[in-house]
Amino acid sequence: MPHSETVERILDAAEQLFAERGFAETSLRLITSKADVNLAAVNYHFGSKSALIEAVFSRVLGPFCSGLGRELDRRQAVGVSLEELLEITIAQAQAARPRSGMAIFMRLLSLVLSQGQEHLRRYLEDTYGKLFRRYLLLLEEVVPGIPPLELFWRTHFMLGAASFSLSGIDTLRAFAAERFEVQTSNEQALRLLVPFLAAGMRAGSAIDDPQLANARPRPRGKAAQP
Amino acid sequence: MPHSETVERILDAAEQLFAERGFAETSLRLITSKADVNLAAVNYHFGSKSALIEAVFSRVLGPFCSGLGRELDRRQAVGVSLEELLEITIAQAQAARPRSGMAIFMRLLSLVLSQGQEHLRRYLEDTYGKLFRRYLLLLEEVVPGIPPLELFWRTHFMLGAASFSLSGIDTLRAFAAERFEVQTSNEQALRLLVPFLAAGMRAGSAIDDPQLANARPRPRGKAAQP
DNA sequence: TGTACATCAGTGAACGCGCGTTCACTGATGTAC
DNA sequence: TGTACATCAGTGAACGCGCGTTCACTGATGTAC
Repeated sequence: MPHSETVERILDAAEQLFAERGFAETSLRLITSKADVNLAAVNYHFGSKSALIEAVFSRVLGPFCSGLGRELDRRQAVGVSLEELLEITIAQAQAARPRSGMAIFMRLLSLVLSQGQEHLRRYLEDTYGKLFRRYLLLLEEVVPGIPPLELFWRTHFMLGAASFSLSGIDTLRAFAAERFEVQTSNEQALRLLVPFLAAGMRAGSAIDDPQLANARPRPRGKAAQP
Repeated sequence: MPHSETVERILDAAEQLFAERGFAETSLRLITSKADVNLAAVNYHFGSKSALIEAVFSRVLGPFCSGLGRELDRRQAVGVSLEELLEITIAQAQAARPRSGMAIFMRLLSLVLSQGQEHLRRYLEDTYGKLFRRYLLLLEEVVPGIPPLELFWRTHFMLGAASFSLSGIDTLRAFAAERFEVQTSNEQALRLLVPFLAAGMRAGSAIDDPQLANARPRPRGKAAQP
């Protein structure tokens, strides 16, 4: 399917418009006119609007996840710090959309979580759930002394801080420029994010209930943890 | 306008449905049938769908902001710590929607940021911008030694962590329960959030560029800072 | 080399549907004289 | 006390519009004999 310029053009337009306006507010007519392509071409190539949405996500998340997986393989043998792990993740997110910066990437991610329909959530869980669980396990190694359940919650706090601020990064940069009369580059904003997240992840545990402190993830699949 | 049961029922239904599904995916037909009210009643009482959206936000944010402002007045004389400030904020958010918990409150907030139309953003900036700037100044007092510009960014990281995770708190609780076979209450999840945020806010500064480190907010209005 | 057919990307126009909004209307309650 | 009118919350049905999808069709390219 990627061997058609029309398909490529539809995906480019859809990706940008979805990120700007969300799914429901982006009509096929808007997409196809931006892509300069016939309205019926979307249903011809993808079958439906839902399928187009999934295709947009595969095209972005596929390279990101395989790149991230590769980096984790390389570094895991040597050992990583929390900061390195965060920087690897951010670098992969930037690499996934090298031209547009990561604002679009993050906007898409936060869309899934804020207005992702059931079909999309299931699709992403099926396709990328394994890597996410691997990432969680790695975080447990890299932030020792925090109960896994608390780390689970902190990972989501982290995801929230990142997706929220990076998805609106252009607005925030403009806002900061207006208020402080100084330009913050995207790279600088990202450099500000890392120590914030790392400090939050390493904060002293707030769990006092021993039942919660001792909760461990239940094993998945057939192979038990050695 | 609040002196009508119909108006109240429309606002209740709209608030819940907007939080669940977003603005675009919630039709007036859905709202009025949930509220058990005639379709035309929305336009009769509010004038348009946009105006209904604004009314939903005033009803939630009005009490929250006046409660928060009152608490800040009370404590500011005595002096607050960062943790107290965060806890006050969370408590007010909970108080704003005492029955439904703060999931709805946070879902609405994150909706503004992710799919808020221009009219809504302007309305909120006009109505609550002053309190937000006061809050920022208070944060600068309470987290000393961090450049204001960095604190500005960290405040948004914080807002992101909070709105993201609290708006999906029910999903996350279910997810955690499935993975760890242990229940986390809403209150416990909130207690986990505070040290994460506080540590992130206090993390050592990552700014090395002196121009950024020295950036100060430009004064607003007529009165100069003493 | 020529002809008949198949495949395939893409098209233009129309389909039915659900949407926000409008409008003429109802029926209850309040007010003026 | 009775009548005429005004106000107001609410209603039922219809409006036009933009939506995702469908369908019969075109024209270029490849394949079989």
